[in-house]
Amino acid sequence: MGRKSLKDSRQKEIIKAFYRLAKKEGLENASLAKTAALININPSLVIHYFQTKEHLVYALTEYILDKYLLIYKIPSRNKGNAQKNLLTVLDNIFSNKWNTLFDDSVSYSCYSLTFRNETIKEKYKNLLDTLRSNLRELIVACKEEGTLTVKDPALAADIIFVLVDGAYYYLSLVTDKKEYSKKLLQYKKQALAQLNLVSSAQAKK
Amino acid sequence: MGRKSLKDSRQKEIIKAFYRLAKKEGLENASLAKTAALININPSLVIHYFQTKEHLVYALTEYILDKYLLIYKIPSRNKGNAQKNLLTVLDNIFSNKWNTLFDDSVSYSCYSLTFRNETIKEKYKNLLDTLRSNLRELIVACKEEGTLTVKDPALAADIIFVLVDGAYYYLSLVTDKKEYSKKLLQYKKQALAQLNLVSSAQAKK
DNA sequence: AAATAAATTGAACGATTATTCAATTTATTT
DNA sequence: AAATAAATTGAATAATCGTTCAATTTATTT
Repeated sequence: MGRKSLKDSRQKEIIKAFYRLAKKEGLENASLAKTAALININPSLVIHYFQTKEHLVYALTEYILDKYLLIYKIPSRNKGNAQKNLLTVLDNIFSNKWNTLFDDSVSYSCYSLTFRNETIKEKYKNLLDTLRSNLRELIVACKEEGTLTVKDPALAADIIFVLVDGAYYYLSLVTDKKEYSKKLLQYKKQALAQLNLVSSAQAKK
Repeated sequence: MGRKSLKDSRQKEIIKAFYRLAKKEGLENASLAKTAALININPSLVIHYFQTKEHLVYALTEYILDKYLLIYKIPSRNKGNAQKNLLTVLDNIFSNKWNTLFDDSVSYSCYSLTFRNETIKEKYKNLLDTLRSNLRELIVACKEEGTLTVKDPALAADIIFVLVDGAYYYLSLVTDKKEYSKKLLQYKKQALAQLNLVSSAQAKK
């Protein structure tokens, strides 16, 4: 008896507010009081649901990292053979649509916490490994399908994400839209080269 | 007349203390008071030399970024032809000796500030472009020397630093020393491939 | 020794921080 | 309607924050 729990929905609401705040003012300036004010609740309520700020930061990290996995979500109507799926994922990764995911100040702030916080470090390591593992499996599927020749799929997947992370590290500093697009295309081409593929623009020639 | 200025030396002393503190406790927990305590001076003195905390953070950013340029410092006794110099620089970049530069929590924290601070953003953009430009010149020198065949030196330099940044982004999360070394070597090999070179381990076969 | 200017201190400021605890409100059950 | 349990509030806590300003100490010049 008693009231039914609002825990899950309230927690998510708080995490989202915390994220919005961190994105706007920086994680280092995102406080519990400001977060509460943003959704018109009492600061005590935040503590009620997360006990400490540390736990809220953990939840924020998970919230952010989960979003990265969306690059593997392919609408069922777009699903084709393995190679098409792989190319769709690469399009996701190197599209302007997704850059808002990668060039995210909050993510870099959370990442910087990994150097002093083992829990967050593990979360990041897990995500990065999962991203690589998923891509590797896509590559393997292509090999089995016979539409791709890659010697070492795990290595190729690893290198591609190294390129992705390094690419957005630089691109986040590029303000000129034309330069941004040009560079993004160059980096994508490099990623495709890892799979012995050429970009569609290149293929047309 | 009056006392001679201690400005330069004192400022550097404060910046170093601020850096040490930020490295130990995180930039978000590095305060002026703690910095002052670390070198036994009054917090007011920090303000005296930097006016605001913001200016101290700017100075910290410059302090950090300047260190990255050290990868181009080649002891004169080690200087050889252009190709040897290039290889020395690449050894610098991909050596365990230098990883302490790249996997640096403070640097990622400062980097995350670029999303909301134009001044810091420019500093980072300038450094990243300088790093690329310096490498490009080294490559060009090799071309002129005839010891290297690279179609687009600027592109190659860009891709190499994309690899470097992405590499250390992942490597910073790797605790296992053997895996760290193995991955580092793989990434270096990729960088060398951009220059149509093979790693020495590869070449021996 | 007097003058000068920079270095340095120390006290105080208001603001904000994360967290506590008890009290109260609200929704759901018996 | 009474019982129950979770949701929510509000006040208070001690600590720390960046910054200010006036007073003092220290070193160098005339």
